[in-house]
Amino acid sequence: MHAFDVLGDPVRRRILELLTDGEHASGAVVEVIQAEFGISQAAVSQHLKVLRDSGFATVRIDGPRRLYTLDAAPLEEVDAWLSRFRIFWTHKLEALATEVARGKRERKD
Amino acid sequence: MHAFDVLGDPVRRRILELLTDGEHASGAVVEVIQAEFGISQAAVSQHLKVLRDSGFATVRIDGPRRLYTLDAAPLEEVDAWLSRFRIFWTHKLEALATEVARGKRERKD
DNA sequence: ATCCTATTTAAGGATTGACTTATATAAGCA
DNA sequence: TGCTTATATAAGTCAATCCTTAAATAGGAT
Repeated sequence: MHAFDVLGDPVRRRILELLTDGEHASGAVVEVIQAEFGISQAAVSQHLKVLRDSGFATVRIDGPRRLYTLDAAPLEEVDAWLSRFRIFWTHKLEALATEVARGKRERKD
Repeated sequence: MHAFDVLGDPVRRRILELLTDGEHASGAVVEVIQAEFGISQAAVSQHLKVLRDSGFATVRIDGPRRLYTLDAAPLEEVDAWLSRFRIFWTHKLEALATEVARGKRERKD
């Protein structure tokens, strides 16, 4: 599944936002998502699987719990793809500054 | 259709890339996409409709032609959403520099 | 051993998305 | 007017996605 497809789902975007706070147990994610979206625990688990399989999250086992951590690599790829468009909403000099600040990382498609 | 869903399709991403060169007639887009993806004219036209409806492109009529222009506003929204994650692949000071360069534009969800 | 908690996986149904072919619309030209 | 070109729209099919409920797996406690 392409990174953009993964981000196409609002539940998955929300989970990624949650993970910016650091490691979360599956159950903690389920609690928030159920409150906000009203879907089942199994549905949330399936979204977590998509995030794992597509590289957006890694899991650490802690007894019966699964602790999820954000892996930003696919997001960085998305950001890199976006970089070619940034010139359209940023003045050219500012865009250049942004690129410099980003350290001219490799931008692949 | 949410901006991320629009970007989920590789044909649409490619069309947006083409439009960074400036205005393109529908037919010009069709030529490139057909060569690269092997889909029908109607299919490309449907993708162009999605881009129109979701605000990624605007159309100007020129006789029998439809000239498409990129509208980067939805891409900027995507970029804004991504900004909260940028800290994960950028050193903090660089991230700050990027934000400053971006002119601290409003970042909505 | 058994039970409870935490979580994933399986199976199936409904919806949506991306394509196809066929047709419609409209401009420009003979 | 009638033909051709450029493009969009309609209708239908197929596959993928997201959900549900039910069952499986495994750790920890009684």
